[in-house]
Amino acid sequence: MQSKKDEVKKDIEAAALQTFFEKGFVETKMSDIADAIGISVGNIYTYFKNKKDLFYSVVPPILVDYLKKILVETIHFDNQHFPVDADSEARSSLFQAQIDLLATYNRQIIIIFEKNKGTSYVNAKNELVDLMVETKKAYLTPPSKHHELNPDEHMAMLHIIAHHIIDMNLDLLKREMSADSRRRIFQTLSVYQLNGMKSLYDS
Amino acid sequence: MQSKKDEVKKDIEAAALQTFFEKGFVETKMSDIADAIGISVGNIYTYFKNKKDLFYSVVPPILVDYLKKILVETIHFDNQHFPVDADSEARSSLFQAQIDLLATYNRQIIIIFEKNKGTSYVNAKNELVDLMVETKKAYLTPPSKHHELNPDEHMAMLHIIAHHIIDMNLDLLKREMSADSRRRIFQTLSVYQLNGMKSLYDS
Amino acid sequence: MQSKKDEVKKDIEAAALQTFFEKGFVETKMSDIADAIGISVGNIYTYFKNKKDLFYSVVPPILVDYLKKILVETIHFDNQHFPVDADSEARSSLFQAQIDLLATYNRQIIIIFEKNKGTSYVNAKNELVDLMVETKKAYLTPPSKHHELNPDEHMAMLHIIAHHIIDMNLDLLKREMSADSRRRIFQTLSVYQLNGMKSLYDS
Amino acid sequence: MQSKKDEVKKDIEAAALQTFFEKGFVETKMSDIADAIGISVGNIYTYFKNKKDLFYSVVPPILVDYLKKILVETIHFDNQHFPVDADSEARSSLFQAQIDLLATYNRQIIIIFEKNKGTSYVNAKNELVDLMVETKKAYLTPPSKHHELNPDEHMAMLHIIAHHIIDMNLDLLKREMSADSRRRIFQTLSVYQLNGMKSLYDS
DNA sequence: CATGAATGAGAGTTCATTCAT
DNA sequence: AATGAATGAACTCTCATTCAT
Repeated sequence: MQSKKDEVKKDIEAAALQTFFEKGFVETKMSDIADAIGISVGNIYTYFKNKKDLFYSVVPPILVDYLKKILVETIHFDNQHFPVDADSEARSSLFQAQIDLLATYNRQIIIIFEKNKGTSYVNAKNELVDLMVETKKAYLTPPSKHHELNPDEHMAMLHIIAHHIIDMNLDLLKREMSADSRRRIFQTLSVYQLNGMKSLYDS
Repeated sequence: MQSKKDEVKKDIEAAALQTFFEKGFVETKMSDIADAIGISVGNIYTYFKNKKDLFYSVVPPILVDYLKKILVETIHFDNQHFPVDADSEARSSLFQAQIDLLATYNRQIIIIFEKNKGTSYVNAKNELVDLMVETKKAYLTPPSKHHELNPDEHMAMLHIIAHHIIDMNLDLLKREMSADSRRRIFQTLSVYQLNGMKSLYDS
Repeated sequence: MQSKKDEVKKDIEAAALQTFFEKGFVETKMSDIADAIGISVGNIYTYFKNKKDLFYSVVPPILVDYLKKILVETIHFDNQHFPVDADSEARSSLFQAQIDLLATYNRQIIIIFEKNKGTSYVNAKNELVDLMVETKKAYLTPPSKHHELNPDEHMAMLHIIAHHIIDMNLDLLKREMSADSRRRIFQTLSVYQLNGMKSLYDS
Repeated sequence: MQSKKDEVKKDIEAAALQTFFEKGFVETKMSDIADAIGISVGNIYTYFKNKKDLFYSVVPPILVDYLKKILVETIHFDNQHFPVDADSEARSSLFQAQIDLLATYNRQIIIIFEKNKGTSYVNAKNELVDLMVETKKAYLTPPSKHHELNPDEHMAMLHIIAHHIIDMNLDLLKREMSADSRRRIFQTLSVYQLNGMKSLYDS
């Protein structure tokens, strides 16, 4: 029965995704997954070579590359359409597509960036932050004098802001809501972020 | 020698704090702590009933209450001294004291909010966020019409921003730097946050 | 179709024989056998009760009895046609028949004597050696004095040589070669063995 | 208590050596070793990193190098003191030292050559045979014509004989006996082997 | 008080065997 | 008769906790 077999595999993947999302890789026991769908632990090994195989089947590395790609795209877009207008039609339709796609893989993305202990994704968030700072830096004038940050402090601040722009969007992905709601909140948060930045770099 | 005994206990607590900070509760092995100060694993049990007892001695629940208290204070202060001026002397001296105190307990705070797997603090960050939103809400006018967020979406957005303000400050605590640097960056981030908020709620 | 059914059984037996020969009993997995002939693992259990049942169907205990019988025959022959002449026509034609027969069951024989872990044949080689020594002893004069072996040592030596004669022939069976080659090498090894023995027992 | 600790480690090593000797690496369960000396399985891991670490502590790779070295020495000696006299004083005293040393490590040697499944020693015997044939070949005239072996058959025969000269000596090591007995039997077996060879290569 | 060897529960994984289809 | 998914026991290894010394 092919359909039956495929169904169990899908069940395992679904339970694994959910459990990895809730507990992370290390804290997830094979028995957690098996119990969730009422099969024996051993039977998981009928479908997946081992725990890592199951994990990477459910949270594939290619997602990281994709996320990096759209992050860079977004930064370039925002800076090439200066002055920033978070409500513009073009920006809106570009990001609508992206946020929808991210929402599809929201649990995988959370796993990659926040539940990554014991996996190859441990440094994924830092790498994304570094890439973000690197990409953004080209567009930044030095911060206004009156904040009196030295270069090291300036870099640290940029990393913190980058980190948390990413985290805000991760947080948005984490929450259950309609695609429309997510898009609207995403737009609003963009306004928050862009105006926060503007206040630091405008004279 | 009571002093000798106390010293060993202090050593254990210091090593435990550092290791819980680096690895979190679950990933920290009793042998990691013992090795760090050159005593036997068993001897830890002379001073602490078990791993959890040691953990809560070093990261006491009362810290959470204290953190909640100063958060609420800060919000009230900011809103009672409207219009917001992040650079005001009064604000500055209030927060200077607070950020210094937070810095003293930075590792405990990180543990409570970010390395809390397996402990009773798993929900600490969410509780803090809820409190922050609850406190702030009283001061907020509905967001400008053109963002078109319904009440649920508005609440979600507030939670995300609250989350993100907390995370930014945690991130600042996490980094090694001088007290002065930390204060300056803290000020700058406040400007970012306050102007971000202003752009959402000012007409 | 009885013939169809029998054919599958024969296929299983053939694959099992080959795999037991290559890996031994313990290391052979039921799936190795099933995969080799493209049937399901479960189907093996249609024809055989379990792994041991399959094993003993393919490597039957009666073979051991047969091997013991021809060993004894050979020894008697050699000693009744004294002085030994390894090249004699009579010896040659007797052993030609035997070596050919052994070659037919070469894999079973190797399994019985060398891949017997986990089976009832663990002691088969020792039993054969004992029988060989027992049979041969009747024909032996005490070894020449100048070797100065006491009776226990003499017995140990006989066991070792018996072991070794058996092993040499097993080794010959193990190697892929033509029946003619095998016969010629068998003859040559006989010369080696008989002259080795003669040098110990001739004055 | 250092002495107590060392004793347990020695007990584990002794039990491991004996069990590896009896069952081989793969078939030996950690619980076999633990049960043999009445400790828990987990406690073995106090002294050894894992099963392989324990194995190679007890059967070190350096033994193989040593065995190869003395094999080559022996062959060269025998052939440089032609015509062979197995009873010569020089040969006797040379080999007396060697066989005594081999006897000390008899179980390790058996493990290396006969109980090596799952270890890095799987090919040890074949390598030793190859080395032996290679070393010996230089001293050999072609076998007498009347045996009518072609070169391939000749090589196969040499390998078989080499294999079983090694096996004879392994067999001798396997048996419990006094050092004197072992030496005497070793001498006698040498006579057997050397005269067997002589009968093949002398005209 | 201090030690660290010892324990035992539980993790991931393998595989002979069963059984619903 | 044939399938192969499913099971469960057994394996290696880890680590919080205990306890004799």
